[in-house]
Amino acid sequence: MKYTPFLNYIKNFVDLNEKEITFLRSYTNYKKYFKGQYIVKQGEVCNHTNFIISGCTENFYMDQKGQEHIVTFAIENWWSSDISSFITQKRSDFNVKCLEDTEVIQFTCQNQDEIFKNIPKMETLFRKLLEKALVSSQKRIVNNFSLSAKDQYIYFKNQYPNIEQRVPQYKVASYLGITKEFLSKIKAQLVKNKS
Amino acid sequence: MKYTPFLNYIKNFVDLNEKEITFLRSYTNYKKYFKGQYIVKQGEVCNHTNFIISGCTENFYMDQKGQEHIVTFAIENWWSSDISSFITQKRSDFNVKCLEDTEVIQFTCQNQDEIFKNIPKMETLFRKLLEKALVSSQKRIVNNFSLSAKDQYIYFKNQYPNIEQRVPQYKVASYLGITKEFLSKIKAQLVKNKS
DNA sequence: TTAAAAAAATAAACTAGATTAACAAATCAA
DNA sequence: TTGATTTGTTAATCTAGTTTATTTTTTTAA
Repeated sequence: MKYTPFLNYIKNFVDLNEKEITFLRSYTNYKKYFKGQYIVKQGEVCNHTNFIISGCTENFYMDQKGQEHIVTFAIENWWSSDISSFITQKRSDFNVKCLEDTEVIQFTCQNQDEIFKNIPKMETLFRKLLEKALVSSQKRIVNNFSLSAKDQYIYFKNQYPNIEQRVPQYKVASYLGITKEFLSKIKAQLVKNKS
Repeated sequence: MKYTPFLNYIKNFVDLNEKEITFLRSYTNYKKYFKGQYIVKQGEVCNHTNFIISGCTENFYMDQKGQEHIVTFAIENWWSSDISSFITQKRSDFNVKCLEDTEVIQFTCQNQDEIFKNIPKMETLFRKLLEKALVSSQKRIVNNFSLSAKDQYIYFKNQYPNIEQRVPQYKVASYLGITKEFLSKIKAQLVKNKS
């Protein structure tokens, strides 16, 4: 069933009994988006936290000059939302867009609170997820400061080996904060040095 | 008493009864560090989360070339630790050092878990703090990508108006990921354009 | 199966910010 | 109250990464 990958994922962190699982299912819902569809649009409030069952999303924003900057990618077993908009319930600064057909389990804001109230283990799970997310976000800042673009690209490839094949190269460049032209140059360099 | 600022801070988020406060106090402890002292050292395990009652700390790391990069500053009513080392209990990649005499309330790893078990409201508080921290970390990544060094400096001044006066300028430059010379240039420019 | 659109590569000119070096001010320790 | 250390400035030169422009390759849709 649709929920299976999600329940398996949760099992990695906490054990839920039948009653809790039933509760969790009744307070979340399954949804399918198609390639190109927006889960969240810049300027609108982000109403859901999404757990990705299958597919791939990008989280990006458009700056004043009309340039897109990709903040994160997300694939199966990851979470995807604009957490800032979700927690404050204010307009989002980001877009979340599907790069493939994408199936998700959605938590609304109110339901998430209900879930936490009724299944404290779920709040523990979310706390731990947030800790991890914060660590990797800080790691990214650190890399940004201390690695050259080339080394950041290499780090990205090691860290997220599955993503590069699934998204166009210019989006990887955007994620790295460099131009597609420069990434192209870096790749040419890497190929040359290998042979 | 020493704990007052900490209890006041908590009151902004959740209400604790007398029993809970007593519990919280018995599972945390007060400590004073002096200017220049390290709270955490790169290579050692970070055993505490620290709530700052007074003072100022920097969280930085040394890269392969021996260069220091400041990741965050923290002052009164902020938290300071190497969260990555704290949650994994592995060697820290960062140093936390006092830029002023600094008083903190400390949570050890085990005690934090005990506190969460006995006062679920405290876990909610930490979840919310982590959400906020993640948002501001992501915001920093975004700024890094879309703002010039000058605009990042202006953003920093607005966001953290109290910090610039308390730390040397070259540390602000390090936080911004630019050289002290370039920050000096930026400041000269800003002064000129104002007049 | 083909034409149109999207993605990637290449290269020359350019710029934000780094590096180096020398000097000036401010702070601190005795 | 002075000299030593820490912090900040200025300026010339240099470089990693951008911009702009053109061409090639790949993907997509009908």
